[in-house]
Amino acid sequence: MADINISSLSDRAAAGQADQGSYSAEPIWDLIELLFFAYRDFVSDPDDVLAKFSFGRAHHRVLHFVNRHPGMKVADLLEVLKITKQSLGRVLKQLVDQGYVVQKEGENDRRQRLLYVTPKGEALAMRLAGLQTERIARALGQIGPNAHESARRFLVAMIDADGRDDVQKLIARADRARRPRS
Amino acid sequence: MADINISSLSDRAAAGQADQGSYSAEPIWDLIELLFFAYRDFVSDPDDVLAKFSFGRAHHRVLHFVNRHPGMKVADLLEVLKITKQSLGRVLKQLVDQGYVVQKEGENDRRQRLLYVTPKGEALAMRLAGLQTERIARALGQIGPNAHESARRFLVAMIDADGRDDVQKLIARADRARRPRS
DNA sequence: GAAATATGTCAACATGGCTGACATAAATAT
DNA sequence: ATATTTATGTCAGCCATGTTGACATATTTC
Repeated sequence: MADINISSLSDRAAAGQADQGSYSAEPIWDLIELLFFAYRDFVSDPDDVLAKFSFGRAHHRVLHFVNRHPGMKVADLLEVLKITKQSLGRVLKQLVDQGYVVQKEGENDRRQRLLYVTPKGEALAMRLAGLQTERIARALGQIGPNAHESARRFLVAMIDADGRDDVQKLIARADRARRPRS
Repeated sequence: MADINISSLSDRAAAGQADQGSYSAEPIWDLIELLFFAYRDFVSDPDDVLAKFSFGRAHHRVLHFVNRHPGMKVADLLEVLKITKQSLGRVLKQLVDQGYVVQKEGENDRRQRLLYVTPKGEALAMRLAGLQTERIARALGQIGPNAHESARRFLVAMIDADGRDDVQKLIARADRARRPRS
């Protein structure tokens, strides 16, 4: 970042906000770039930990959703991640072989391999979620009182209209799936 | 998404919000997952267009920042993208060879290769930014009046504290760099 | 003139996407 | 009861994009 002069950001941001509703001639540069930078940093904390386990982001995603969704079907995971079964197979196999995830035969349908985290898997998943939670909590803490709710609404609205309901159901369902206590 | 029952999301979200400030025992699941889904969809529109040009996300990022930052140094781009010069070199070469980006010798320092988009490059960059802007504008439109500002503040706060100022300066500077008119 | 800097390039490797083809077991339909 | 569909797994290979390490060249700075 070389010869960069400071200038007031807020007035430009305000102008951008005014733009946005009326005519969309000008791209919403600030949010486009902030999404890039925010997401980059958001995934960087887990990445560092995962590297010590010789795991990557792909493992993280699988571990995360299996942890959140005990008993998830392989097919569900494929749909959530929107990747092919071959791509999933590669990382899932490693997670199973190394004892982070187990697969159990479905009771109703014995073709299914329902996915569960082991205690070891849960520990790692929770550690990674903890890192991301720290970042989010720090961010929310720097903003007003209903920061969580407004961030949530923005992110939900950014999701494809088709998938939006499914995602919200997924989140709601997972909240009940974990936490049988309390 | 198979056998998923609906349940009220809002009460869980509210509970999550209450958690967050006081004790951070429980991960902020909803925002963790929403960031994943929102970002996934956010980059998917450009991806589709880029595929027609045989370009990928890496090209998009380079094109985006060069478009936003006419005259950017290669070193600056490396710092922004946080990738190695070899990775950058590969995609940059393609963009230059195919006439989307040009490199000009620095006037003060003739070792530098300052980066500029061609008209062709600008057209593509703006088209991609337009897609992302549509999504953002749609999202902001579904929320309250100061949605833009609160989204901006959330995303800024999510960035690493060290890089935060640089990012904001980068955005502010770019806003002035493009738009010499008006 | 020597050293540092900005950039480029070659080679090799890792990760995690992808397609296509094929295999197996279990459920479902005819 | 057999045929088909479904859920999952697996082999083989390709592609995009990240990495490291080594080295080359031009230019600026000390």
